[in-house]
Amino acid sequence: MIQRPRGTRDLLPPESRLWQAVEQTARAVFGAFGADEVRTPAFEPTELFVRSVGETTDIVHKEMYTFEDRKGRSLTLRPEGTAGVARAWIENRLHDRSHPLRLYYIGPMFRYERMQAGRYRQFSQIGLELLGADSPLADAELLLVLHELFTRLGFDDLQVHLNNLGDPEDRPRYQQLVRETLAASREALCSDCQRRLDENPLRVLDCKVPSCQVIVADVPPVSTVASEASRAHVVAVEDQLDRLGVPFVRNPRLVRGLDYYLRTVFEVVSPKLGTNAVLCGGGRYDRLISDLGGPAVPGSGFAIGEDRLVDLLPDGFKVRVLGLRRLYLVPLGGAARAEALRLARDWTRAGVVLEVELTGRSLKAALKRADKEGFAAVAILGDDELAAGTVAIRELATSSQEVMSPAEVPAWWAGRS
RNA sequence: GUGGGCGUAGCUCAGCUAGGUAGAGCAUCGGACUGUGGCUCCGAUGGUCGGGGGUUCAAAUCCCCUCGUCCACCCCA
Repeated sequence: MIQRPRGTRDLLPPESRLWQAVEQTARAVFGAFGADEVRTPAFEPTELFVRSVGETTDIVHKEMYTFEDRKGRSLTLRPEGTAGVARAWIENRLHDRSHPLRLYYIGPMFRYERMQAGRYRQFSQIGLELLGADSPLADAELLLVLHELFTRLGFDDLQVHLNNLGDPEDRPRYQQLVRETLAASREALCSDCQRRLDENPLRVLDCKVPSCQVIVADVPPVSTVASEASRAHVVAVEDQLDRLGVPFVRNPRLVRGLDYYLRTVFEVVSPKLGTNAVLCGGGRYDRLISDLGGPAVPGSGFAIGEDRLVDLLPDGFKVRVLGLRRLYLVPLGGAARAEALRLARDWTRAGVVLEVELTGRSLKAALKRADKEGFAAVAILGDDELAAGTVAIRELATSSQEVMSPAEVPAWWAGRS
């Protein structure tokens, strides 16, 4: 038997309906705030990700799906969405359009990783990028849109973590500060953190080992060395969130895994998942497009992990999506079967959601199935009804049954919905 | 990349310790009730015991390899 590749999955009904509903909701919310969809390739030149995401990051280091095409060009399945959008901005000269531009994308990303709960090698992200605005209002708008989306999906227990990473010029100083602060207690850190201290000191800050967290508590927050401008920027974002009533918590130890972030960074985490609790990550990346050879365009954005989002969807939302009222049209006998699709066409045109029984089941078996599949009602079309030009409609929940003409069914259905 | 758990029917699992004819529940389909569901009873369908190799008269069971899956680490969505 041929099996799907490791780390991928098949989305089957009825769960696929949840994905559709989530995406529909995201499109509606994003669109209401002036965003339009952008679709970029699922693979790009490898160099794009090396230069944007950062050479020292784990993503580039060990998680990329990289291959050569027949002409020897190195291509990589996109591990995240922002780089492709930035590339498209430059290549299509979007700078020449009036901006800012709000672009969203929904699609698969790929990272070569060991499987774990809430983590897949092909996973879907819903991302929004706001390009061409350096105002704190832009960051606040993104957080607001996120909050609106999550609220509409029924989440009420998510936490937004916010931090200021400072400007790129501040980073060497801060790394130095971290090293100096922790030099004395180096031996007490976990082995990973000792390595991180050399390679990427910022990462020590969000280590999950309890003993490390105690030690790291002594490290001053980034804001102590962050530029005055970056501090003012993030404070302005926070003020705006307060004004909007969008809750958040300052997390001075929040570090993101991509090199291009500066100033505002944030994560949305769920208290329900232990390890892979991050549902969404984002931040500001004012240097990304110029670093890739484009004009100096400020940008800010986020990406939601759709797989995790769907996994954690509140029951209320699920019930609403999966509880669709459907009618089961059951023809009995050859003459009735010949009529079934014609009725189905007329009724669906009038707004009925139905399913035609095609297998020739007995009425008993059909009712049994209707009960199991959660149909709201069954339309019975047998010889008696056919002769009388009627159809019998049976409601499953109440066991009440009435006979009516086929033309009356849509109105009856609408009245019961 | 590192460390551990688990692979037997569509699903959840028993059987493995002491090798000897592959089982149960649920699900599916049908019947009892020949055009009226949920409960009950009866029956049927369904398995290369993840795959390969080895030991043995004989392997789901013991040994080796491999693949898959789950959990944790790393890191991230």
